Amino acid sequence: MEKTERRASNFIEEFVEEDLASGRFDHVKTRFPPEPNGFLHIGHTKAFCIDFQIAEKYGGLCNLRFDDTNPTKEKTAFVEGIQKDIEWMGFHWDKLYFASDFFDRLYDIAVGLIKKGVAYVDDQSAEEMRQTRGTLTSPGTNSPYRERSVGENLRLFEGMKHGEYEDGSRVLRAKIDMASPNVLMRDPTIYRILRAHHHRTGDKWCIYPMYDFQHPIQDAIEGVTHSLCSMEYEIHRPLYDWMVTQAGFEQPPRQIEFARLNITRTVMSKRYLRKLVEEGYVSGWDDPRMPTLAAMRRRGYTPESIKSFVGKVGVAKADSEVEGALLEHCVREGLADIAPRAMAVLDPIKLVLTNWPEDQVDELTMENHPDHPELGARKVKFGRELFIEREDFMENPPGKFFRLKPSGEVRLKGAYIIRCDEVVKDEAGEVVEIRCTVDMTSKSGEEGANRKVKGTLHWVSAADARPIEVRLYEPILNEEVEADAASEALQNEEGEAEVSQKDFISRLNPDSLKVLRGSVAEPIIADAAVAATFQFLRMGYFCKDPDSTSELPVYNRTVALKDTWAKMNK
RNA sequence: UGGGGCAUAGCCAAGCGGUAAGGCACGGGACUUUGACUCCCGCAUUCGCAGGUUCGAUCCCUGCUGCCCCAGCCA
Repeated sequence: MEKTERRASNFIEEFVEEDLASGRFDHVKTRFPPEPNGFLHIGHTKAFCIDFQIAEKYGGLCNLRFDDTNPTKEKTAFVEGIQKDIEWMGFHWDKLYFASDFFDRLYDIAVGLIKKGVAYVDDQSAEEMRQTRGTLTSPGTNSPYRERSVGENLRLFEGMKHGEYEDGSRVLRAKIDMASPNVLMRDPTIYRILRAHHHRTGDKWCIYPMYDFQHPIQDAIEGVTHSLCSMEYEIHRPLYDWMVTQAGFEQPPRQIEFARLNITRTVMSKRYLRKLVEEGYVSGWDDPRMPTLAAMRRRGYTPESIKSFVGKVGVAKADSEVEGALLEHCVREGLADIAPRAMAVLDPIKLVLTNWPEDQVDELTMENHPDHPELGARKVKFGRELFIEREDFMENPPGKFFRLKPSGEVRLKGAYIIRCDEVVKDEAGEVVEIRCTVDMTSKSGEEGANRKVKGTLHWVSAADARPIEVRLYEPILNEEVEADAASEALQNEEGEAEVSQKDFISRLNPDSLKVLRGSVAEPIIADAAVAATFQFLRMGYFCKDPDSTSELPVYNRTVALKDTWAKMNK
């Protein structure tokens, strides 16, 4: 069956189909235009998934373009990081561009605007411009320099380019309408003088184009058909259209806006992310608590999971905040089939099998994945002394406790059923050892071993136990008590609501990172390569961290397993 | 008090005048040598509110309310 009609799955696709049908465009070209002033986070990821996927769906291509027009904030390290992240996500851009590659062309177009009489050099100070811009409810007033002659403007603009004036002394402005109800249309600045070293053009330029000029023109130069961006740019659209029209482009791109992604208990503003890094609240842009792709990669999230998440979130125009649980669901779903299972005990307590011969160590065969025999099996040692999870034993458990308790029986996964006979305590009354007897007839997989017990525990034998460090994560922000001004501002990129550093810092979750030192694991876990992912049976998905050494492997918990028992106890 | 947007379940989100998709979360059950996975079942008589048009309105009209964005020589 051939699919003859393409079904739009969101309003952007509807627009695209509409444009294709009407003949406004005969193909689709998109672009992802990050400023290289930080690493990409999950919010950007939604954006570029949309950019690439729309292009792909309609047989078009997507460019990667760095909008590097503000040299004070940009670095080569960020452009490299961004490219790596996009590639890791499995997308392929068509052309790779830098706005800075077009500075000459942009300059020429600005000159063209001056010649047309729709741009002028303004000598007012930033402060004067602010005052004459008017307010949201009152119109602005024209600059005294607004009616300069084309010749003078040309001369002055060239002077700006040649470094004849000080930073901030003059700007080039578009001549639009100082009384426009849309403040952005009140003669926006399109070039400023800025003596800063640019990561690509060095000191060649001392004037740099502004976003509202560069972005639309650049889109048009690249032949972008659909310029997708987030909602805050909706009010820039008239300006966008003004620019490409004034510059004389035949088939101006269509800008379409969609709502950006927010996730509960997640910092999604580059400004605050930078603060976390620069002030040492996290170890870096790839600290596994960060919402950056670098961090998610390190933590063990897969590109497939992230794409699945973005897909489930959908595309719309309404402000929204997605629950972190949806992301976690996608991460588990993506790992379930591919992560080999193995055993690690995060918080060990010693268990002695009193009827097991002192020096006997057996080798048991355990499957690496219950649903995927092709992932093979491994040998695991089993002896008289083992470790089990401290929380898997309770002396006085509540009802419905299927784990180990005095006189109770459980199965040790892949091994035997054991019965708890006694507990050994220290002076403080803490249980330090559990003594059990093995039902020798219950060996896993053997005939007659089909006796059922309610609980199955993971374990590591003392003979096999290798120390590992385990890092557990929680959301970086505290649970929101109430919607307060601070929390809202955290969700908005570069949102300038006056949130003091103190408010932000006070919202950080002190338990976002928990480091476990006494954990033990099977050799297959300890000896795995960095970035290897496992499901530690019953404990969650874990990924080996680059901080690992040969003496001490380090594992990040990517995500915990769902835990009905914990929920019941709440 | 200007302009631009947005309101459908706890969280996302379909819906495009013919009688409320789906996912997550949540609750119940089955299965289980992971309290996982998987599988069943349940979960909006109602779409921000109030009017109007219509045989019929989440959808069209009017008025209201609430939330978000805009006064950088940031992007």
